[in-house]
Amino acid sequence: MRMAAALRIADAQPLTPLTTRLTMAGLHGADAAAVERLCDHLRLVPARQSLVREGDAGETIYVLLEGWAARVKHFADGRRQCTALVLPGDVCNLDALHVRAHDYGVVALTPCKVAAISRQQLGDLAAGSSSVAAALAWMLCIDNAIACEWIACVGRRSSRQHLAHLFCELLTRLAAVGEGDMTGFTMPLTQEEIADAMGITSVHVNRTVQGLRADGLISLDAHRLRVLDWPALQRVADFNPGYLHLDGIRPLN
Amino acid sequence: MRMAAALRIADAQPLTPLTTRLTMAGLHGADAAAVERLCDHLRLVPARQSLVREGDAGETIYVLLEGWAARVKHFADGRRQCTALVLPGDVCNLDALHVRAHDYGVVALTPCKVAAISRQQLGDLAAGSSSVAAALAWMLCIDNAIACEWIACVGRRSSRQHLAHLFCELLTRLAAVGEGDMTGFTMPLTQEEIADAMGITSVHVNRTVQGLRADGLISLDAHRLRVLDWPALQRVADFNPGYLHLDGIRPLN
DNA sequence: CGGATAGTTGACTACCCTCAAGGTATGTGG
DNA sequence: CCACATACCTTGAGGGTAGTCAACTATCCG
Repeated sequence: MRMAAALRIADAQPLTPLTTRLTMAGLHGADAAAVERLCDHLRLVPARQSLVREGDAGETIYVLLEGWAARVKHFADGRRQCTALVLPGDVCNLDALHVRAHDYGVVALTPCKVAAISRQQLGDLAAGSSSVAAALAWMLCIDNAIACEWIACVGRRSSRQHLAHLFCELLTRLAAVGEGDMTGFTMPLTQEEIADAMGITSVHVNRTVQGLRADGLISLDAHRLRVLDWPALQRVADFNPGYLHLDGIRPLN
Repeated sequence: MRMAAALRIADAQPLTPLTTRLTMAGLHGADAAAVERLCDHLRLVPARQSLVREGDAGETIYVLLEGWAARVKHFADGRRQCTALVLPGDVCNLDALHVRAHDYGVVALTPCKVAAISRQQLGDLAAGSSSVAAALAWMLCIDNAIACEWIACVGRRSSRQHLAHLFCELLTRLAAVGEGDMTGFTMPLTQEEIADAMGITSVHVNRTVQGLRADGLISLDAHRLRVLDWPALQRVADFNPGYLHLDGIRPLN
């Protein structure tokens, strides 16, 4: 397993997905620049490596710039549940600012490029700028909204509806940060990882994928998900993108 | 159905559950007093009345002082999923500060006493005081942590484990704000409401309750839940209270 | 006392799990 | 280039948890 590598900012691609999210969060000019300036310490994280361990009280906050990660909870019997998928532009562990110990782990699902931000520095920035504080709170709200939608998915949707909903969510979130378009996206997750996210078994994920395939809604091959009938997929999933709050932060007045 | 009534602050009980939460959130003295001063407009809300409707973009933020409420999502086919139980001291719709439209509704499950706060005033207060902003962000983190634990409950725990976990969570949260002790609490939820929270049917809740009863873990009668064997209940539930972050907000330095 | 709401029980069904085996793709070393 | 290992996907058979439908009971309140 390769070790995580530190990079200088000069090696970095532009922070585009992060910039997109900051703009949605209402940050422009000096405030946005101040946040991006904190992202000068980049790390490459190999797949399967964990960024945050359950019970940790880290001094570092990670912003995902490239790749996919997941927030995961482990059980005594070895099973696990993914509680969130972290996509480019998302913050992996924003609650480290306010909470003494994480109740989840964060694992890289693919090789990832992350910006490692000092908790202290980000906290100071938020304390000094109410727009930055509001932007971070907005991101917390979205994490929470997605988590609540997932509760509804696991609780009340059939596996078919749930899987369709997951694909709809991923397509929409990825398109919002410029990764993939409405025809599909690169799908790095194994069926086992999808199963961890959906709270079902990988065997059942497989059968469910095949159901969607058979009905001509999607194709899924070679880590590429193609949406063949977007309206029908949304209909099956009962997908309403409102909870993603893509309309950006609500201004105070 | 009785109409909601406005009360003067003079009619109010002390804001004890809210004060407890504010203290945990690191607010003392002037900051805490400033928040409590915003809570001068009280409303009595009858059971079943909704405080917030899905899709609303309210100008009011409600702090629950007495009674129980729930955040709820509705489906096209009429079923519903409760995504959070709101207990005394909790804020019903804190994300109204940052988000243009709620993706959930809030319903009073019992007669409730709430403080109705102007979004503008709370936002101004948070913009002017970084401790207030941090306290609100801390509350968002806890909402999120609970939601993620619920995902794990619905996704990976059996109904028996899940129900035990729900009882453990409620006991712990209520005890933290001075409602009930470790022997039990007043349980106003119907089995149908428990079912909406757990993502199962009320028939199955009934059978599951009886399972826990038969094993001598709990008794549940006349809206009183008694925990007969707290260690065993925690063991069944695989309950670890860490996610509730009862150790309070993490200081910045 | 009567009506409504909530809780209980039974019979049957269906979705998803478990266990197991086989298939396919990719990478590695001889 | 082939043998082999590994990881992932696919398929089948059988079982268990939870859903559905329906009836009945208990409790609360006017």
